[in-house]
Amino acid sequence: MPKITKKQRILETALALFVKQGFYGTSTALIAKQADVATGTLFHHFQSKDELMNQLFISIKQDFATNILNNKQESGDLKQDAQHLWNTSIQWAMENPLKQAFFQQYSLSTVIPANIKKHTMNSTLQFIGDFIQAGQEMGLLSNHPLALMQESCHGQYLASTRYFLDNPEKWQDPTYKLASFTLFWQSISL
Amino acid sequence: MPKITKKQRILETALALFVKQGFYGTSTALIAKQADVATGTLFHHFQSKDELMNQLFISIKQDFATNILNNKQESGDLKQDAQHLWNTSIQWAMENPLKQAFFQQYSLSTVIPANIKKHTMNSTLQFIGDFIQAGQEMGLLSNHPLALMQESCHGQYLASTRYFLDNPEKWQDPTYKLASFTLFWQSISL
DNA sequence: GTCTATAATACGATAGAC
DNA sequence: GTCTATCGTATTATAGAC
Repeated sequence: MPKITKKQRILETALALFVKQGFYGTSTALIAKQADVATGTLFHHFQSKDELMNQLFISIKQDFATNILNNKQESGDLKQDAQHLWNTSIQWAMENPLKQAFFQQYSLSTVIPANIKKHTMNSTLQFIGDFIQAGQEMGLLSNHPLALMQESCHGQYLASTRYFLDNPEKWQDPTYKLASFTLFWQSISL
Repeated sequence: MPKITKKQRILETALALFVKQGFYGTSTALIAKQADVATGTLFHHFQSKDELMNQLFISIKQDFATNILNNKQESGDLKQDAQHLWNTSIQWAMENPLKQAFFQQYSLSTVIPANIKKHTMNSTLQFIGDFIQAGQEMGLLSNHPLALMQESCHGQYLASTRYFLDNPEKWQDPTYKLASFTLFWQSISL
């Protein structure tokens, strides 16, 4: 039975407030109040407000990565695997709208220290990169420069989740679901 | 002969600092100091720090739109027109790296009021939308839902500019230049 | 671990002279 | 329009009891 600690409550509350009001628009006092803890408690668990932000960022990225790994399927058919990966990734975003919104908002901002951004971003991009390289070696994907293709794929994922989070009912519509994958797949396939 | 007013200096300084340190990480005192004006002068030209931010956001978006309009070419060949548009758009970003970085950072953040974001975003998306619709009617572009295609195209533009701004020398390489367009064009073309 | 103060300070914005 | 000086406030973080 999972016990919800005060530390977890602080993290969840901070997530919601940072997404809604921004990092600097959210005081530590408000986070503490909304999480029903004292400010002293907040600073007991996190050395500083920045530290809280960083832990949040890292934990969300890990959550996403774990989810992808747990749902991995390898059929041998590259396109089918890509489609499964694409749907799994967007599905996670739909089930974790706050986390996805948080990432959209802060992965490019100056609030997160550059070294942390770089580290988490690299793990995502490497994952995409491995997939693309495999496809290129099979002769199924375009031979554009890898780094450019990685950025493009990631950008398309971000764009699709932006759209579906703004229009959640469309994610239930097979036409839209397939269209989002097709836009992605056509761009990289030969 | 263009006279550089103090107001302009404040805007330019604020742009550089907001990109480098973020909005809340940049005090009005620092903007004033770096622009060689007094804080009183800053608040004479801008009602508040927020107002300064908003004017900056709007003026940058207008600058981009004007540039696109001034470089418009219609050859009758849709793909060729698309390529010209694509190159012109990225070229602007390469010539205005601070403005492009500013837009990447703040168009999704909570710092800019939602109504301003919506207004400027709509003008961009409508522009893309008109183009896609024309192509669909000609039977040259995929018939995916328009809103999804708009978001996808915009996302690919943002991804490409992120890549080329991080690797400016690659924009001079015809292979990379063409690859970025091809990734975009293949995703939407039939 | 958790709480209630409160210290220390940085910041946006104004007043008023020139 | 521009400046200097300053006010009021909001905010992070700490101290110390429980």
